[in-house]
Order: sequence, then C-alpha cells, then structure tokens
Amino acid sequence: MRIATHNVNSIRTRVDRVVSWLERTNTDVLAMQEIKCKPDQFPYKQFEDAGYQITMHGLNQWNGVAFASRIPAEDVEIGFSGMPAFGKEGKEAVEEARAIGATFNGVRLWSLYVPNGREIGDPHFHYKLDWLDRLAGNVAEWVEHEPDQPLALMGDFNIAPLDTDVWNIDDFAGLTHVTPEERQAFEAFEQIGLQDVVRERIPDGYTYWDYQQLRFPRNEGMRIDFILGSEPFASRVTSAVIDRDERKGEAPSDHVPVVVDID
DNA sequence: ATGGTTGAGTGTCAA
Repeated sequence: MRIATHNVNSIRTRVDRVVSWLERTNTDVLAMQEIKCKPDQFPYKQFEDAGYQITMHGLNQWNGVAFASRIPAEDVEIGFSGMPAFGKEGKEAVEEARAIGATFNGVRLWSLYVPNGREIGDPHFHYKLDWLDRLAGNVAEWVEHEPDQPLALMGDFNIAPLDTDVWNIDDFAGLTHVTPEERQAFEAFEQIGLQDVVRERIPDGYTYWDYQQLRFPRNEGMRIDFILGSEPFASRVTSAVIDRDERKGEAPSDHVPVVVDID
C-alpha cells in the first residue's frame, strides 16, 4: 500500500495536479492539508472519476484536511478528543478543521494540519503548543490501548525538528518552527513510541519552500511535513520518497508530497 | 529598493 501526505494549499486550485500525481504515482491513500474549502466546494468528481473517494473536514477558507483513497475509509473521526478551538482572550473560541482520522486496510492514518503559530508569544503560538499537547495525549492512549495497531500521523507539523531542517538556522532566531517548545512537542511523539519513518531513509531534504524570494530556486526550504508511525506501522515500511519535483512546473503548492510504501 | 508570492474572496488576512 502506497500512502502519502501533501499540504496542497487549496485543492480547488490544485485539483488537476493532485489527481494527475495520484494516478502517475499509483498512490492508494493521500492525506491532504490546507484544502481551503468547505464540503460543498470540494472537487469530488475529478477524484471520483480517477477512482478515489474523498473523506474531508473543512470549515473555512484557511485550513481543512482530507483523504483521497482507492481503499474505503473506515471509522472516520473528525478531529481528536479534546482538540482545542482557537480563541483569543475575551473572544469566543472558533472550531478549526485540522485533523481527520480514518482506517484503510486496517492501517489507522491521521491527516494533520498543525497550527502555524505565527509569532512567538502570539495567541496562535500558545494554541499550537496546546493543540500538540492534546494530540500527544490522545496518541499515548491509542498506542497504549492498541499496541498492535499500525498507526501513522501524517501532515504539516509546522515544526523544523533539527537545525538542518531549515536553510540557515541563524535566520530563524526569534521565529517560530524552531523553538525549544515546539521541538519538545515534536519529540513527545517519539517518546510515546512513534518514529519518523521518512527521516531514517532520507536524512536530508526539505518538504516546503516559500513562494517568496526565490526560495525554491535557491533551495532555501524547510522540512516540516512528516510521517510518524507506531512500531507496527514502522516495521511495515519498505521505502520512502520526498517528491521534490512536485515543487516545479505550473502552479505548484509550496509543499511537496511525502510518500511511504508499506507491506 | 525594507519589497519580493500565493490563495480566499473582495476586506485584508493568512501562510
């Protein structure tokens, strides 16, 4: 089974590229982030014509996650238990669509769009850390209660865990994505027993390049998209790819697909 | 030059 994650940055803008990529790469399950549409706006037909069913969660124009799969999605879960809504002090919290889980051929997958954080100290930064903490609490329970379940968290974590995951760490002083708090939140998943099944096969390489300032031509990118698998998942992984070529050509997303094959 | 790009949607906000 070939599974992948991709922050598509608007599925309506990218549908031709994404469906073409799915067919060309023979991918069975794609976890998407930043679909940027509500349920009635999703371009279902183009996926269905290619043999993929859609399982999505979208509430506004900013975020939203989905699966496209040639395998039926079972036990679909919208968000995770206790997933925080975003709320500034004195304002009502707003629910956000950033997580969807489903089981495919017995493999439990999550498509996750971790909050960006914006700036250190910003309410969105605290929201990001809280969101990750709540997620880790859930994952710890899942792994404990079903230790034999192949499980993977897939998505845009908006964290660069290593200094080498950005083009120049000195340029990131005082910025989000590289703070000790965010890196600790990322490492928490490893302490629970998940492993980065791509890093152990592909030590170097970015998954995201900003549209601005010629970041891609200069290869000034960031590694912020990950597939973290439980031991029963990780032991089934046979290969991994970061599809850097998908950042090229007409109207690409600013992120590229990250792919693994499992037995 | 203190900007530079893209997307949602038509105001700017978000990344």
